[in-house]
Amino acid sequence: MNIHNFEVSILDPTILKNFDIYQVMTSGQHFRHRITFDGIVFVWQDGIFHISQKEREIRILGSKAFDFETFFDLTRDYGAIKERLTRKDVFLKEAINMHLGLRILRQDPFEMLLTFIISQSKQISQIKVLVERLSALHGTKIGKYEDVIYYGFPTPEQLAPLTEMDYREMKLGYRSPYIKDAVYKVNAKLVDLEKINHLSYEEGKKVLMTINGVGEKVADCVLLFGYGKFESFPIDTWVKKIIGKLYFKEEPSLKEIKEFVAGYFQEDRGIAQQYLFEYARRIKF
DNA sequence: GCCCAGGCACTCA
DNA sequence: TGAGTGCCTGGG
Repeated sequence: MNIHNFEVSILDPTILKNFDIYQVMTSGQHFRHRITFDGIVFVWQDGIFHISQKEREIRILGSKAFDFETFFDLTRDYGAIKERLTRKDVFLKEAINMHLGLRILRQDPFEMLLTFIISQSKQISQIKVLVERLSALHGTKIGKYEDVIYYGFPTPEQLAPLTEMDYREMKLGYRSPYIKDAVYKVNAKLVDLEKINHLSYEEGKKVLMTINGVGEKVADCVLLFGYGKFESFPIDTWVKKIIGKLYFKEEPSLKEIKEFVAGYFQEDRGIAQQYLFEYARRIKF
């Protein structure tokens, strides 16, 4: 596979200051990448991309044109966001200082939907295996690079014929009927993924939650990582634990957490969640 | 062998 | 409206 059809170097110091490719890709928002000796290889649409970072340069090579500015959310001012959040309290300041290069990726909504349905009660390493298997079996083969074959994530059309048993054979367990329902509703346009772009956060969430197996957490992840809706604040066990520890005396309910973060983090809550999530994982509450 | 993981749906009060 | 429990599977 020729990955020199697309080449770009990012040299802008303000972007470099707020961008660490390893922090971005390994923070539980991206599950289909391979870390090599000099960078990270991943699939975007039907292309293969190799990204490497040095102190004063980020270099991206790829097999096709790549809207990297959207994918890496480069037009958003992370410096300003970090400054606002750093002023809130010392915990957040510490969490941010440990992850100065963290960003929210903008990925494909359908891939995010299935990935986060699969993610429930699974560790990241297991999620990766399952998503990779699904892609290898039902996605389009893109090509070979450095002796590894890469596949695109399957489209709704490619998954349309699959039955619940097919998913169970892929070891997706009790999530199998959920995935089947998601694929069906997307194909039937009962859930119009394109349209959610133009809906508000609340409306989009309502639509996504009509899918079996999609609750608040999964819907929030899809809205954050697939649509860039920063009002979403996915509350998983890690975030629940650390918010309770840092900001409450007793273990708070989900409702209490939601009310608290809306008032406290305001428009920055999507990325605040990401800093706290990484912080919680790092210091192992 | 047992427990539980980056949830959700269903039941029951 | 909230608490309790089963669900697949694999790893510690």
